[in-house]
Amino acid sequence: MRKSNALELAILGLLQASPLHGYELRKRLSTLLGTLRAISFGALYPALKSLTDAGHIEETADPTAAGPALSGKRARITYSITDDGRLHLADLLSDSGPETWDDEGFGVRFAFFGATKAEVRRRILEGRRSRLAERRATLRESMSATRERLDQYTLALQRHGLDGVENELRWIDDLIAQEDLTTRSS
Amino acid sequence: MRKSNALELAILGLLQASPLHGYELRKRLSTLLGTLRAISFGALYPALKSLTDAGHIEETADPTAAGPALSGKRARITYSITDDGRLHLADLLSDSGPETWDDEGFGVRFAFFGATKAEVRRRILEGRRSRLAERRATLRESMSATRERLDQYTLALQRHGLDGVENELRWIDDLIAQEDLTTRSS
DNA sequence: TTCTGCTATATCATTTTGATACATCAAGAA
DNA sequence: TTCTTGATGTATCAAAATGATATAGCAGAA
Repeated sequence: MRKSNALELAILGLLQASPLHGYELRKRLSTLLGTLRAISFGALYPALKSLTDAGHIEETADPTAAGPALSGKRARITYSITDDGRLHLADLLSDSGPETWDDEGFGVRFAFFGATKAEVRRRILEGRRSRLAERRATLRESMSATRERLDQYTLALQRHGLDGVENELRWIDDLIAQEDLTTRSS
Repeated sequence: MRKSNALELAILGLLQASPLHGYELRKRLSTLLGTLRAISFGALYPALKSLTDAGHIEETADPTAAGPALSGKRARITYSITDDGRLHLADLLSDSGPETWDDEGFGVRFAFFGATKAEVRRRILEGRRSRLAERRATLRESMSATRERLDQYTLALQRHGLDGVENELRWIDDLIAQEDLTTRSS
């Protein structure tokens, strides 16, 4: 399948902490990833539906609806993770393939590092590092190759892009160093 | 129309420098923006088609095909900007609305600052700055609001996101300062 | 009171992606 | 020599995501 399981993972990971309804889920999704833009409802609801069909999550009654009369108001649909979903989540969290390193998947994957085994965390961080190092090399090469025919603004843009990559590389290196310390001391 | 004119601008901007065929256009597009991922052919070719239909660009004979016999080989299609396209490009480059500040459009817009009037550059940079400042505020707020119930990794992720935004803000501030110097000295 | 904006679910046309197909060519391995 | 790999090059398509919009209750402000 071509479908990215990043969203799937994010939903299962959030629901594992507590049941949520779609709107709240989207808000959490947005803040969870920091800078990444909010996911659209047109992506969220189909994802929820497919997860429900697969049996990983289930719709439950709205807990806040217990008290008031709820006169005509459209009921909130609260989603909970199922046992099957928990198993699937564990599967996703034990994965450390290339799809966990790239831009698309790394953020979400990292957000749930707290529920990820140390060795898996390690492999993912290493993968991310090599991916970034690769990109840095490409960027440097393309910059020195085209330096002459580029104006100052294009150059500044590429320089800024390179800075961003180098910055993330330092971040990853710090994280790896910290992982080393934690692993050794435990 | 909902269609983003960022790609349109990028194509016209590149073709304004020299005629190119699709494949080469895509490569330039990728390096031009630094870190942003390459655009897909499924987006590029329809865009070229729509620009051709609109009369902004035109297909010309492949200049490299002049010499060899070109036996059966699929001909490269070289695109050139038309006079009409140059007018349209000038229009796009004089624009400084919100669509030029956001993540989607800013990179491409900045890449062609060399062909943009100083006052327009200024407005775009200011817009970008306020957009980033806004995001920084949102991020800070959401971080302090959820600090308690977040584990170290989620926190680290958000912190990293905030760092990225702050970094870009400094970059923009530097650029604005430089614009001030250039404008005054000229 | 009306208006704005937030909560909340849902759908849809349009766009974009990622994959794939097809074809040529150069370089290097077998 | 032949064979395979990888780059160049145009093109299309199913699946997925976006951004807009519809619907509707509610709260607070003007």
